[in-house]
Amino acid sequence: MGKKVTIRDIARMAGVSVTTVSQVLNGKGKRFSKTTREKIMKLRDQYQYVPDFHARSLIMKGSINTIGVLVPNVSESFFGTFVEGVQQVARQEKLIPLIFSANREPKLEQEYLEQMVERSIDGLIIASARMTTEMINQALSNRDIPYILFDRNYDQQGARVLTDDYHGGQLAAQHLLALGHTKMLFLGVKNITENFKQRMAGFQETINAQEINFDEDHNLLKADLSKDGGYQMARPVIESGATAVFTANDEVAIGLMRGLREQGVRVPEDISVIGYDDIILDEYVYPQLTTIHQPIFKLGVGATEILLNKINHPDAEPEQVEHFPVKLIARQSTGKCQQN
Amino acid sequence: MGKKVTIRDIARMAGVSVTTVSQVLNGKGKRFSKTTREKIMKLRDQYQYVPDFHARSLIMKGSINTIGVLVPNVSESFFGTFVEGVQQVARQEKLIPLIFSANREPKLEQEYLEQMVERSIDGLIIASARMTTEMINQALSNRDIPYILFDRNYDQQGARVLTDDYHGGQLAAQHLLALGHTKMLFLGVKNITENFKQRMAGFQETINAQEINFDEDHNLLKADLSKDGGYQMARPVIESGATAVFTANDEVAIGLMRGLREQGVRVPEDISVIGYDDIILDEYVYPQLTTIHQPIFKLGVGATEILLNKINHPDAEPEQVEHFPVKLIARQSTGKCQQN
DNA sequence: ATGAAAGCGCTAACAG
DNA sequence: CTGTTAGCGCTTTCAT
Repeated sequence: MGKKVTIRDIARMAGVSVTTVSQVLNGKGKRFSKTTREKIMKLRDQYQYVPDFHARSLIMKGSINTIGVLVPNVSESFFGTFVEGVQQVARQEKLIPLIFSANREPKLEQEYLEQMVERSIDGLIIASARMTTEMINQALSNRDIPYILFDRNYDQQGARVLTDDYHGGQLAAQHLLALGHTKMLFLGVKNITENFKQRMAGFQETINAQEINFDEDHNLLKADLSKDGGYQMARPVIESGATAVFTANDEVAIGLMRGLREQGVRVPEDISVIGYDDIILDEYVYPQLTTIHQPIFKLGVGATEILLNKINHPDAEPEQVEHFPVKLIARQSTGKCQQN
Repeated sequence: MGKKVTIRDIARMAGVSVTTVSQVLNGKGKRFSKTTREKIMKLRDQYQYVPDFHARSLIMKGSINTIGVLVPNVSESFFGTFVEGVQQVARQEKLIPLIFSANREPKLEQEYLEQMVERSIDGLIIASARMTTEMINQALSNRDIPYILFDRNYDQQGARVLTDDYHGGQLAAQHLLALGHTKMLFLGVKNITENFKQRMAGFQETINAQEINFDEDHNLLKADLSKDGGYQMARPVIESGATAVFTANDEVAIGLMRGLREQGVRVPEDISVIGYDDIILDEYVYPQLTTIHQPIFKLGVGATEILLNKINHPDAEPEQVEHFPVKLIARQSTGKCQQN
């Protein structure tokens, strides 16, 4: 209980110098007598000495590893799972992951980023669709802190993990097409970012290739990127007369399904719904959600591995990009088109 | 791009001393000439100088505020929402919350706790049912870092936020009783902790008071505290012949409902299900989940406020405990007992 | 086998 | 108005 015990206290009590204590405690004390070593160890245990992290990192720079993880919202299943992937690698590699959940607020994101810079973080995983590379570099004060991007714009530079969103969109379209749907909707998001654009492009082009009309004026609706966002769009979706809808992500899909149910619209009998991501929840909602699977956990693992690589080989090849596969998971929220 | 710019660099370039720069940059530079001030500011912007956090906190001790938040699992909606509550206060108060998600692994919890100590964190919010006060004090090296407990054992010491779990159990029982149920089950957890014990006690005693038998041998089943845990218990629940089940929390309830559905058992017609917590998901599952509401977000807010209080008045009254109300939210997963 | 001294980047008396 | 000095807690040459 009480004030902090410093290395100096230990040294004084042991009747040796701080150097000795430091060396012994860091396992570099082979050259000291056994007696001294044991005395120091005992004192440490007795007073529960813990080295001060700040003092330490002030000197040792990069040798202590902390990585920052900036996500829009930890409480979304998608990012929660992603973070778990990060943690797994972090743990193996003895890295401490600092998690910051910025609630999709650009100002907060900025603040947190700056915080991390001040804390001389060793690397950064940024999952934010909002920030541009410029904003990031700005917040990073143009320091060369390695970072990797996730779930965001393609056209940006920087190492990153990617999944083939375009292909995901294709898969969704093919699935719906195979079920006989012709009136399809893409329930996108208001602040569209490249990943969603790609999903829609894949979806749209696949459909158009079948001589079925799909254009942004009639077949695109926009929701907030959340369960509630999807929920709010139930009525517009119904009014559109579509028999199938492909949503920006699973959260939106789940919200939409709730809205449809409350409006007396059956899924998939009246309207088929297909989501994106394959979050855990998908199997627990009713009907179980058909979706495009992304290996979320692995994305977290992959992102961390690439980051580590960048940290350890700062001068390595230009940009590293890892691609992860997506696939269709057909469940019960999609079915044959009943209409016509 | 590149190496770190220190206060010394700025001083040299401005042709002044480090003191001057430090003072000016910290807004304590009223006494310096406007010219000097502007020169320094300009240099700072130009070289994007950011003070080193470690060097800073080495000197300034407590005046920079960082709080640690240890939760079992950020990706569970419950803790996600809780953390959001913490963040809200943190932001107002200019605190940086460091979030650690320990995955319910005691060893990891321990590790993270130690990490926080090293980082001379100013305070701690611990949501872990597993750790005892002793373990915590141990990990904290008996330092007097203020911490507050959440979602855990009652009999422990320490400031904390509490909700009336016993009353929650009572409410659940009353609700089910009013619906005419007589064969009720409590779907508890394997590693039972005080909060769950209380919920069950309130439930059990309310039922027993009605001359209805409820005892641990026949009316208690144990699941893992997760969706999957509830899911796994569907068959045992069915085989028990109960017409209503009260689950340890909503995650378990949602898993159970999925399991029941897959077994062809209807909720609430065949079996009523009532959960605990009132997580966001409850309104999105089908049927919508009846539950005991806890003000999760407010719990996060409250926990942080108490912690802050403790940090700022270390010598204040012994222990501060804040109680938050619980209430029944009747939705569609519970209904009149059809059997009899 | 051990310690003195320097210094990481910064702030804060205390002198001018 | 500005600079000197000391020192936070620690690691690390380099002597002894």
